[in-house]
Amino acid sequence: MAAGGLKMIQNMMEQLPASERKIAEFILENPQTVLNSTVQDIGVQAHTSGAAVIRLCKSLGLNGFQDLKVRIAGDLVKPVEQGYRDIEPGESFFSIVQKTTSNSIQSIRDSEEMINFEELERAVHTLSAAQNVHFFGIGASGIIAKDAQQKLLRIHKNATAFTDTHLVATLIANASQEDVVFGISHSGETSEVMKIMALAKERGVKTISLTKYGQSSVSSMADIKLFTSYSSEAPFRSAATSSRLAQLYIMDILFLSMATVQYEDTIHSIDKTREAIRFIKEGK
Amino acid sequence: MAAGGLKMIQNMMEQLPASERKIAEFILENPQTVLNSTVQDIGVQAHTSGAAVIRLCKSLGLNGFQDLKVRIAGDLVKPVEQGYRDIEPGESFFSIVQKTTSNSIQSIRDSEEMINFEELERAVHTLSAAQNVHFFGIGASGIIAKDAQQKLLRIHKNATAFTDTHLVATLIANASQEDVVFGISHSGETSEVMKIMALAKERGVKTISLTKYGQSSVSSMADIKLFTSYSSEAPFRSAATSSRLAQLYIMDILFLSMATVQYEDTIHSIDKTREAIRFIKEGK
DNA sequence: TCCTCTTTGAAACTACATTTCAATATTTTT
DNA sequence: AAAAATATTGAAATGTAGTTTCAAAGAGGA
Repeated sequence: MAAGGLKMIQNMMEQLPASERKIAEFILENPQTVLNSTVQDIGVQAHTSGAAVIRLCKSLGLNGFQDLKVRIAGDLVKPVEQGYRDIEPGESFFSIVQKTTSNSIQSIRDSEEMINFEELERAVHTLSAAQNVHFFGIGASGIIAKDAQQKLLRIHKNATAFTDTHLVATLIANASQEDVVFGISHSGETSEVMKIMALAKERGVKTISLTKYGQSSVSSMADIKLFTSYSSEAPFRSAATSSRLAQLYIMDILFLSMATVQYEDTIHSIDKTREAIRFIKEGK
Repeated sequence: MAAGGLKMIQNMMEQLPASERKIAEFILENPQTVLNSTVQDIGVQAHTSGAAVIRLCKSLGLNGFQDLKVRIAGDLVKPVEQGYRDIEPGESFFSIVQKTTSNSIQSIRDSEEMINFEELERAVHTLSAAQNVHFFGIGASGIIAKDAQQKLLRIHKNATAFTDTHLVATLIANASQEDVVFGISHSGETSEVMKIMALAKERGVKTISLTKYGQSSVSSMADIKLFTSYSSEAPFRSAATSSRLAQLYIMDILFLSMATVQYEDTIHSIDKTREAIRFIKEGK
């Protein structure tokens, strides 16, 4: 989407090397300046080089300086942030509902901003072309995987979603080049998912990841990287809550994009699925 | 400021020479495209030249193409639309994302409005008091059930979530009065869920339902009725999409409410869960 | 019809984003 | 502690894309 550049920078801060961090700090302090400056300008003003600016853009997962510029421009016209609010003991039902609503919406909005359209497009095409899609996630992410599988099956795309590592390993060991492995892990550091991604990579099977925004083991192994907003999980100890909504949201976008690309086919499949369900249910 | 590019173009329209007007029209129709295209690209796509794009920028009183780009980026960050919008064939990725975002947010907002706080409170107390919670749903709702189970287990509440009707039937047949059966069905007319609810009722086991808003077989059998917004599913044939988010959202509220009611215990449980996971992972 | 003023796009030009690379710092290994 | 491997850095080279120029074509007026 056309915003979120500043948030991306904030989230990446700690993971950046010195020169890029200088640039990052400069930009956070002078976002407006970025819009009217050249890469070299910014480099000099932040007491480092222009190359560092480009490197920062790449570190953020963006395609280049133009991309960053556009996202920052978006940030500058946005109304004030809502932000996440944690839930505290002895809170009323009313305010729990309010906070949950606003946190949920916020995590969807933030994830929207993180979307890299080119990456999304590549994901859609890769999935559309795949013979089989193997979703894999553990715990909460395993549920997202199951959900995604159900969706793909609905539009006639073969998909698996197991949570047994050994089983999946066997599956991938025998997978064809036409298959795609889709690893889901909010933290991006779930060891099971990492192993599966590594195996897929080694076997030359295409991989897609869905993790929180930022550098992580899982995403760095993936050919195509999709992200949910980083902060989703941050504030409440209350277990994976918003992050799950955001993951589903991204999956919805993927699914709907695939469906749109092959619209006619899809409508047909969904209708047939409905018929099949009705048939089983009502026997007619 | 960093916006208003599109409005500028609209205002200038009549005063523009043919070639620039072609560009102007193209931009108004494909503002998103502008952000990822070069001047030459746009020239060609609008059946004229790149030079015309620059001339348009100058005619608008801007300093150049970058300036226009930044302003259009600002324009595209508009507040979310109200209402549901269906997704159509040949839609751009950009607008799929926009519509999915607004539909998702809308379904959460609408579900918030549907909440009956008294019913919510009863649900929370019933669940908190339960010895065992049996979640049950088929298909997409089965995933919500699994998710809910995971959440409850995290806070030390026994919960099951099977999709096998016979298995669940046996479970309920042997359930104690301290148990709760939680039926999930978006339509409220899934026959398997209806049967389970009926069985629970007959056995005198407490029941909670989560369905779309309105009268339905499942909800009418439940002691406590929770709802998601009706319209969630309405507009797109594109399979259960927003409805699922809304269901999760309601579950989040339930979970967080339960967690708040027994805050200290919960924090403790979550920490213990984390420790357990870390232990398994890292062996320390 | 001829002249003047405007518009147009191809090509030349220029500026700036991006890549490369050698030097340097940092971490890991032995 | 030394050596090797790895990561970081900015200056310079490169390539891409924005901008300007200019000759040709078109529009309007005398």
